[in-house]
Amino acid sequence: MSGYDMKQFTKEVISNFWSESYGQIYTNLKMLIEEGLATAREVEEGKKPYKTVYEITSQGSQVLGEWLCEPISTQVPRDELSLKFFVGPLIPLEVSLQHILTHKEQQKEQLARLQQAINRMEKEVPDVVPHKAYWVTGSRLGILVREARIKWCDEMESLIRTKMKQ
Amino acid sequence: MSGYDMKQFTKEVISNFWSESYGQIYTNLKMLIEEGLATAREVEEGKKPYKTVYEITSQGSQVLGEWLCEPISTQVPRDELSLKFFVGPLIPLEVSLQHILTHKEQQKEQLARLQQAINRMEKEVPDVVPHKAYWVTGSRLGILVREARIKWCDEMESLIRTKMKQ
DNA sequence: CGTAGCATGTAAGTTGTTACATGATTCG
DNA sequence: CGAATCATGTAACAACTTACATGCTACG
Repeated sequence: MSGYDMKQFTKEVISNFWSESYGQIYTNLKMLIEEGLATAREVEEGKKPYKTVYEITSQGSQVLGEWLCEPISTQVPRDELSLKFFVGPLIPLEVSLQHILTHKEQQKEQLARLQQAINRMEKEVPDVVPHKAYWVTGSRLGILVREARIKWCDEMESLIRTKMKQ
Repeated sequence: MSGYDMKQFTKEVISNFWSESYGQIYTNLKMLIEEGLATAREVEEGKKPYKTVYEITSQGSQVLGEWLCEPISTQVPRDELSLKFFVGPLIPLEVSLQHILTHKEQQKEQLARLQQAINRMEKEVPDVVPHKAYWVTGSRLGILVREARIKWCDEMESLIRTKMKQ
């Protein structure tokens, strides 16, 4: 894959749970090569401009394998939506409602796109592909979490509407 | 509140959805004072060592109010667990299982602590406190999301156990 | 011929963590 | 008296984003 391809990949395939910027990708690729964990190769296809295709080395595979087996590092919790609602009464009710409705819309859109992606995958990827079950089940996490957030938005919405009537 | 108090606060009260390091807290407090959004006051209580108590200024309140009304900034998705499982077949099944079981345990612990915190809040905070409904409903997001993740772990667990038998 | 997409990269800036340094008090 | 907790702060580093710079090709 080229650096550009990697960016496309995060955008199209794993945007559900991951993202990277060009800055991050090209900088780290350079580091990986210095450390001997990857190699670069210039490729020309027909009239297209040249492309630098990166490949993992056997040493890189080993390091990757080790990392994959390491326990998952716990990420610092940082949910701006929750934070803003913790100080709820400081925000006008109409604004609170708008925040919730916007968030719900976003989650619904993401949910729909994810669902579509899974449908496409189930149709197009043959069952024999060993990754398939992981891809499908893995995507389920995104679905379940988004459903949970939508449910919360509904609860929050009725709380706010009740307050508005008072 | 003092800087130290703020750290304790994130740890004890809002750790469910937020966290800050001392580095961040003291550095930003300094900036807020330079910008006139907060003031510092040295306080001595009995024999205790001195404490610097910070207070928001009216200008600070205004800026805070504006920020609270701004739309929630979308955070970059970065879920290491999902990432590791996307490349599932590269990990030995026993290790995958261990990852899942560990994550499930962590989520269950967090869920239990959150539930306790809510129970305590419902008993101890009088209903007339305007923040109360927001605190309780706000905490629900943490509960729903953790429940979703636990459910996913169960699904993943049975997928892995099925594969192990093959 | 201009716009969108393909393709690579860097520099500056922001944000945040970790580790360290310091010193007082409280409690078993 | 030693460990935990209260309390403040900084320096080094790590991670990451954004904006910019460049130039090619495909297509309407």
